[in-house]
Amino acid sequence: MIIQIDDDFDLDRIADSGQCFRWERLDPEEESPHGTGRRERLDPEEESSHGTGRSAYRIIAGAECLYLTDLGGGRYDFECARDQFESFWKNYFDLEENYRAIRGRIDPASDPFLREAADHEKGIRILRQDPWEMLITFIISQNRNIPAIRRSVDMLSAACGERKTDSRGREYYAFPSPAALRALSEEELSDCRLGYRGKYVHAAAEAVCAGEIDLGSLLHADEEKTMAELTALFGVGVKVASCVSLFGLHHTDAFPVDVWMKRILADQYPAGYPFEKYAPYNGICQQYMFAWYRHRE
DNA sequence: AGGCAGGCTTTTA
DNA sequence: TAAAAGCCTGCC
Repeated sequence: MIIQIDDDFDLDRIADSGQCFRWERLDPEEESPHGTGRRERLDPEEESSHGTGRSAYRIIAGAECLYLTDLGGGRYDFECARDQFESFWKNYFDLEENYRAIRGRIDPASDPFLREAADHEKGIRILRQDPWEMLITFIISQNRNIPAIRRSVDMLSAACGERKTDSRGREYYAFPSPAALRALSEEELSDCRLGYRGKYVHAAAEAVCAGEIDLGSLLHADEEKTMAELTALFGVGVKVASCVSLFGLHHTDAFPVDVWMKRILADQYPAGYPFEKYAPYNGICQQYMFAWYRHRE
């Protein structure tokens, strides 16, 4: 079904933003999907941002799979039934939120770098992904690059996720449940190339199965409680916890700080970043700055 | 107490 | 060979 989206929505920028690891770019005859070729920038004066009308993705999220094609002009082909769009994908892509309005609040005088970043990276959205999937994914992400993360997530899913068939008849594996992951042996985890993170993944599955942490209850918890509960998990530090908060719990004020963000804050905000000004959307601002800084490198 | 060095698995460039 | 959207442990 064709959906018209007038707000910021750029599949390539979302895919490249480091929040989702089970998106597969479909049209390989186009420019290379990741990395090398920096894509052409859109006019910063343009009111909203969408893609070029030339990209398509196969997206696995939780137990679902979607083929999505950018037709250009803000038109998108969602290969699913309307009720599936309404009940799952509309929420997944956070289509009720107005990102253009959030961008519009950024003050060019006091925050020139953030303003520039948002102009160039508009089209990014914070996906509403499953908190459990994000917890495991970001535990796996530590000290690794994106291709390696994708590989491990896929191997884990194939090892103990439910096998399903997508709308084009191709098979895929749902992200595993806590019980399924907990049942994996140390050797099976190690086969997924988790390295020393294998014991963290196992501990997280144990904690969720035992009810030591209730991720659903954190959806509406304040940030202090959220971070305290998440960082209490073995192998979960401040960085991973803030990624789970932002990408899995949709706490849009969560602000992951990694080595790159440390450089940005030191370079652009030596006197401190103005968290009050853009609350509760600091996490969205972070995404613009992170993406733009890396694209300029 | 709180900060810091060193180690950890594996892949990627 | 170093670096990769880190975290844990032990030492001071």
